[in-house]
Amino acid sequence: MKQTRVHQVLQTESIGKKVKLAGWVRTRRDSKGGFSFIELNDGSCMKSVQILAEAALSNYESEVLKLGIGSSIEVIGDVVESPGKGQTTEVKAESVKVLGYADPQTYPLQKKGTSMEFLRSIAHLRPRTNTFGAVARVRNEICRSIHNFFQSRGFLYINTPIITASDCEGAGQMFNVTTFDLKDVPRISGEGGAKGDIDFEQDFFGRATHLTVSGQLEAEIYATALTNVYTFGPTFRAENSNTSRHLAEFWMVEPEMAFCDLEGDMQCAEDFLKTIFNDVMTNCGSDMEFFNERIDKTVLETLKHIVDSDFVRISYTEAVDILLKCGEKFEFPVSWGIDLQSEHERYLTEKKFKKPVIVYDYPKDIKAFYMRLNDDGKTVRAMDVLVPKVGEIIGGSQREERLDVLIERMKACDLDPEEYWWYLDLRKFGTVPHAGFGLGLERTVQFVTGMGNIRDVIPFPRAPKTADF
RNA sequence: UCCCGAGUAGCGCAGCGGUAGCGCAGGUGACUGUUAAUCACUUGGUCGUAAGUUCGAAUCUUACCUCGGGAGCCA
Repeated sequence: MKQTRVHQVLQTESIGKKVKLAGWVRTRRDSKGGFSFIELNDGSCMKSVQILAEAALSNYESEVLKLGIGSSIEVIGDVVESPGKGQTTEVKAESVKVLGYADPQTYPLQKKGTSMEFLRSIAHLRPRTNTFGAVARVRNEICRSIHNFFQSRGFLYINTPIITASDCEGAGQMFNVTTFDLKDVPRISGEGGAKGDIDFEQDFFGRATHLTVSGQLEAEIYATALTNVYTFGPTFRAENSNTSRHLAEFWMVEPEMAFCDLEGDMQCAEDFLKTIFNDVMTNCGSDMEFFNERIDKTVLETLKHIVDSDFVRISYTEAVDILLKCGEKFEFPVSWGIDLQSEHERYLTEKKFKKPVIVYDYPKDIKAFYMRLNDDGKTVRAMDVLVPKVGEIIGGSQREERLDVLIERMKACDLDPEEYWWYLDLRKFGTVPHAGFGLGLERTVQFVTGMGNIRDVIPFPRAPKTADF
């Protein structure tokens, strides 16, 4: 007999059908009338289905009455209209087969409120809770939406490498990748200035290698051949960041578009976010209702508002003007040329406009070397999409496609152009204007669900001092 | 990494110098087409770790560890 999932059984169309279900017990309620109610969940949806187990079952006394929360069972029975309140259908069990008990004395999850911190310490069991089941389903929907968005627009999905040899991809501290015995690392012998340095020529790749901090530079290679591409994979930052918005291992989506300027980049980012939010609301209705009710009472309203309205677009210079004139007291004073602080971004997106804000044309000194220099010589074609609570959810730019300008910028940033010979080749041979951005998957899940800590929107978070499971 | 705050029963918390408490969960019993069921009784704790002050420390001091909030870095 083919297995049915709980979400199907909850539909009234299932009434009258005989089904086989399997899942985990959420709770059992006994009636002295000679039967028990079992709430069964299999992760297919938020809700559990109520199983009616009568005393007539051969294993009622011996097994059914011992079923506690967390036990796994297989049920065969008829879907019937429920006479009770709270559900429209239920399953009248013909048989209840116990697959595995969960000892209520030691099973950590019980019918009660539990903190996110505690659940994080039992990451192997937390997907069995309503909250983490819903997070998993919404995260999955977001991933599907990301692929759908780009695939339907003709973007090619490019798998860029996890292990990289380019030393300065731009952002942040990198994790080292090596097969050296750390107790006995080979050193360069002989005479000369390099004597005593680590001899990476003896390492696995014959040179120093790291975990990637971005697939952008590689994506640019494919965009300048195939026009529109995107990467979507894990990214690593060895920063000692201890916040609710940072992970050492996180997933990032990075589209890269040839023949595209910053305007097109911003438009793509806006359409992209709206599509994701819309898909989640359409396809994860009950999960989103749960988040709206139990996690953050404003998420649904906020998402609807965003989908229905245009993002605010202001230049960095305008943003600084607004911040200077707003009368708000900031811990960090505002002046043209500074990087916007969290409190400044929050003011813009949470107080002033109350929706996503795209800030563009930042001072060149606070942005990466590859961003296209404006004619004013002071600013670059960079853009950040800021959203309430989470802050920067997307960072992007139009790339510098002029070889001479790019080389100058690299030198100004103390980078050796020879190290980037292949990156420069893209400008030397058939260069084109192009642009792209990076979207943090976890920050998107955070924003959509209202979950307060980024460690609770990825199954197994990696952060400083945290690599369990 | 910096600034605050917190670590007490399986979980959520109170106690803040004088022999460790409450709620929930667990166990037992009662009751019921129940639904976070309800009611009664009940098991359960080297008070984060290490040192110190004191006649006496969960309570005061110091260091360390972990967690949370904020900041920096950023996605």
